[in-house]
Amino acid sequence: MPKETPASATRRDELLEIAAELFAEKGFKNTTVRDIADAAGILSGSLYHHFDSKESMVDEILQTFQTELFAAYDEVIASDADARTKIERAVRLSFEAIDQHRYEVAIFQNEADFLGGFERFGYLAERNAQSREVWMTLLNEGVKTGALRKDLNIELTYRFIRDTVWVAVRWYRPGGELSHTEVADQYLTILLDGIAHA
Amino acid sequence: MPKETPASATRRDELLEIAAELFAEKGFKNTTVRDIADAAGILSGSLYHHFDSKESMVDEILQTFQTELFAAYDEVIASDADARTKIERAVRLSFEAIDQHRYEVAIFQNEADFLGGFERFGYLAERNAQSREVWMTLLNEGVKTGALRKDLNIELTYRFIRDTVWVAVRWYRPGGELSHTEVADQYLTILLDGIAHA
DNA sequence: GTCTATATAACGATAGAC
DNA sequence: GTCTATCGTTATATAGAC
Repeated sequence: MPKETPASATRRDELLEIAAELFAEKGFKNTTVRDIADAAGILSGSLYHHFDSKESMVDEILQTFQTELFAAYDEVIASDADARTKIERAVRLSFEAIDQHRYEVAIFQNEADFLGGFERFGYLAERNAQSREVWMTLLNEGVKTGALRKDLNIELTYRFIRDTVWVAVRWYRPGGELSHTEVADQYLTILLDGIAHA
Repeated sequence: MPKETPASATRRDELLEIAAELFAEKGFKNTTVRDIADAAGILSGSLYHHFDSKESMVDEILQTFQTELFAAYDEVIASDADARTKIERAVRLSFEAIDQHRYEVAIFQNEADFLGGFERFGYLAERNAQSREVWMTLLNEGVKTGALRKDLNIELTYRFIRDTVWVAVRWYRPGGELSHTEVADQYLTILLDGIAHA
């Protein structure tokens, strides 16, 4: 039995989705509780029937998203595919997340540095370290098995990939010219083979 | 003769540098005028002897930086080097800017989307379009002359490069393990030749 | 679950003394 | 160029009626 009745859970989710869109587009600090309430068609005070604070809203948004995302990563690294395939899957997974959870990704990208400074959001740094572990393992395995070049600076390559895939949330729009799959194809081509003429 | 005496210009610059660091590290909205004044060792009201508003501070920071940056870009594209060399120089220029003006770069990266929505900061969008023109020209020339692969999606490649070079401001620190020149070397290697084993 | 009404704090900014 | 003192506004959040 869920903690909340389906009706209230639905309303909560609606409000969280509205808040997420505003946080993603205007920033957490630039979004007032009045903005959220206005967009939801209620008054600001009414929000506090559902949530403790504005902070707890962004907290719930980020936690829900990250739990889902890292479960997906775990599946990829647990598979018995070769290193290059795993890298490709992990990259595609990120673009899929941008497609399906762009508000959450944008909030994480834009606010993690600032929010991470507070105790309450300490899990953001932990998730960050966890993500680094996943990628460093994949890249080291790739170099060892010969799938990747031996002269790579792995640490830098990790940052390059991490930054490259997530920053796409700034311009990618679902329903646009390119699907998230096509964007992932193009990115993987550049990442793996470069832009220079062979 | 300069508009301001050397002494006041120096104090202005000091205050702007202090503000820039705070804006870059905590965000514009998260930084209060009291934060800036505290860091400068004065009271918040005293800031208004030097500046009209908090907004005008970030305005001056961004404008000064962008004027300098685009002058440097102009030099690169005006040179008679080949496409690949120009691309390499433009990339190196960006990492140099991150090294020497990281606060300004960070502010632009983090706040441009939000600030750009206000009339006063309309020049941010113009500069963005200007930057796009520079890169699209370079990339198209690169494909035409055979320096770059013909199957590249130029628009996507432009975004890839733009995002990749600037996002490094999130982790690069002057005086760290790698110099900005070395980071640029590594990035160019990945960008041009990819990470896959040849 | 939402509204009315309001408490409380923080913020940007101003006026005038020094 | 900075300080004292404070104004006016906006923000988050609360209490109780409906």
